[in-house]
Amino acid sequence: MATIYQVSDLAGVSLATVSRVMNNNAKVSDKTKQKVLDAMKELGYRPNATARSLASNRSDSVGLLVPELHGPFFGQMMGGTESELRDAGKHVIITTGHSDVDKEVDGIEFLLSRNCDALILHVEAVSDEYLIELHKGKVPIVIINRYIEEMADRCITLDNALGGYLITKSVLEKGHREIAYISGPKWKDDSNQRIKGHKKALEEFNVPFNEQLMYQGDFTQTGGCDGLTSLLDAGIPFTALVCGNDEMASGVLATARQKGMDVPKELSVTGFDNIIYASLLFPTLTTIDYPIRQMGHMAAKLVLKEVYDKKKLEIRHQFIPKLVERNSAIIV
Amino acid sequence: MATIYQVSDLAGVSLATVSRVMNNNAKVSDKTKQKVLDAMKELGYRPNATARSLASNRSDSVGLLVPELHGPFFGQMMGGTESELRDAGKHVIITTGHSDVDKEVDGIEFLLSRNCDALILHVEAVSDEYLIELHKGKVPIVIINRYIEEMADRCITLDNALGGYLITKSVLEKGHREIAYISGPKWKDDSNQRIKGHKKALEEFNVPFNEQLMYQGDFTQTGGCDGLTSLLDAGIPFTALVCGNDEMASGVLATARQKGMDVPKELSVTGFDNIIYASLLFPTLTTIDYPIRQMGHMAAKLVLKEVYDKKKLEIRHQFIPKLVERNSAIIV
DNA sequence: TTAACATAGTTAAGCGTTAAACTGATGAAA
DNA sequence: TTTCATCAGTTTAACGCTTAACTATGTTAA
Repeated sequence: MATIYQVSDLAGVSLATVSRVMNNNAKVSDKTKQKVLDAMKELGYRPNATARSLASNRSDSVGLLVPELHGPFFGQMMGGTESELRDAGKHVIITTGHSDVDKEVDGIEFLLSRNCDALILHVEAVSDEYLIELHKGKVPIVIINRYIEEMADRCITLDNALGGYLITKSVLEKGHREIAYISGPKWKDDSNQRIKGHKKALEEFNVPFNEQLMYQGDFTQTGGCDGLTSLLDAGIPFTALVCGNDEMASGVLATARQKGMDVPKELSVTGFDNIIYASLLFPTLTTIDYPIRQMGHMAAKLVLKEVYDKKKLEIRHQFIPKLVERNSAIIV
Repeated sequence: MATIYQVSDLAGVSLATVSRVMNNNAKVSDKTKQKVLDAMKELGYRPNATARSLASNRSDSVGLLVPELHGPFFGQMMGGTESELRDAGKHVIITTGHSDVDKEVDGIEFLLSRNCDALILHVEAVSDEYLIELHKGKVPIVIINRYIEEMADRCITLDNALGGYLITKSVLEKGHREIAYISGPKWKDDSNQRIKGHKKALEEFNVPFNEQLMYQGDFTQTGGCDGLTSLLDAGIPFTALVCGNDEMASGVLATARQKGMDVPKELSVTGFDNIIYASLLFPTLTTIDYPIRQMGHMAAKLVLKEVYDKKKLEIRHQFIPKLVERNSAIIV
């Protein structure tokens, strides 16, 4: 691989001049610049990002940590972030945390050790304190999908409580009163916020919350399957089943079909997230739209603004969920 | 951030000794080693990967290029590759190509400029020649989902032709003779291989191939919607519709439902890939299983074997597709 | 006693850039 | 004509680490 040294040699100028042409951060005459560019082309020169980063302490790349690489949700988020940053000539380094403290910390350290200019984190296991501490360091942090008071200006969140409220309210408005709920893991904040919204809606309609109609799932399809089975086995009747996310709802739909239950006639089912295939399920899923792709975009914009001086970008910190009515929930 | 220098200072040894403790690649007495480790801990030392990589010309990270970050297919592939490499203490740097020559080249150059120890590529737009040329360079390349004779030992592929054959054969065996086909883009190799298999099956059953029952889609849901509409408009009757992939098939199912067609009674539909939600569609989709996650794993293993000297790993270059019969295709 | 040889550690030269400090030439103002 | 900026380039010291070459200090065996 050609180095800047060979380029400078061929062009008959000094190292520094080549560096200046590359970064165009100082005056270089057009004639000299052309000589350098020609030499670069001739040698097929490609700057060594590692050396650059070491010398300049920038890397033109942003670290992105997500729980998982697969799944409809994070794919959208990564896609949004990546496209925004790429348009700005920045690159993204993606790694995973698997919702595990050690792995999340490990991932963050990896990104830091790679000299990322900023970090965009979707972390679930690590503590608020850890993040606040991290935030005090010199690499800017953006948190997605989690709200931390002390660094509110670096958080991009969805109003999960509102979403939880809206979906349950829509079910209540259809006349349901016996409403079961399959939640996400209790230790996840978004999961709890959704439950909070759910309870608020119940309260508003004077429906007492029944702990026995609540099943704690894990946000996966299987969790939905198990949840439905468990709730049915408990023997307490319900006409609607609100799920903490779409993946669990899809599990519920599949299991219900297996058990010969007719959704929505015998049981109304709802989801949360509006993942890409929510409209392809049968019946099509009534859910809450989670604009995760836009949030991914916004996280990137926040980085562009804070780190790369794109001052005019407008940042929106909280996103609003919207009800999407389809066919899986009907009037009782 | 603490540097190796400060660690050596605190431990009262030289730079080199610290470096040796980190990499344990030379004899250091236990006593000295402990002093160094203590000093590291005290300073919260974290090695600077950039400097390391510049000095050693290794990076302990593998570049991964995929067309898109979202979508059920690539998510699985990335997940497989990442988990395998991570278990081996290696990291993955992911970037995208968007099936566009310039972007793919740009992505590859980015990965090269980051000093990746190897590249795993799922590229579609770049030419074979380009890849062969790349392969001659000093960074090892693994190609996933594309077969190139000249670098066959670096390709991990699925027998797409066999898959195409199997799915069409299964439809033929159900008695269908008027079979429409929605293909992927003509310029994608896997797309063509699937068509090839399709034709072979037709031939075997003495069913003439009818160009008018062929629609070229783009592997997206929308492509499936448009395809069905277009084929119906053409007015040539067909009892089965074979789709080049599951996403298009899901579009077909949705459109068919909209048009009031009963799948599978009026029309049998099949997909290809067996994406995560194929079993959640209604009707559940008969398709070809594409073990993309395992292939992602295998690509990682190939890298581990070739680059990181894990000699005993067994590599499998070609994967075999399997028919998955569900409810979207029935006897005519 | 000494040569031969490990062993444990140090020194210093890179790796490919950036960027601060410097040089020399040109030209305009005093 | 001198002075002082300005401009276009150069020199050189980092950046934080690895590693080849070297030194010092035993240890062993003849």
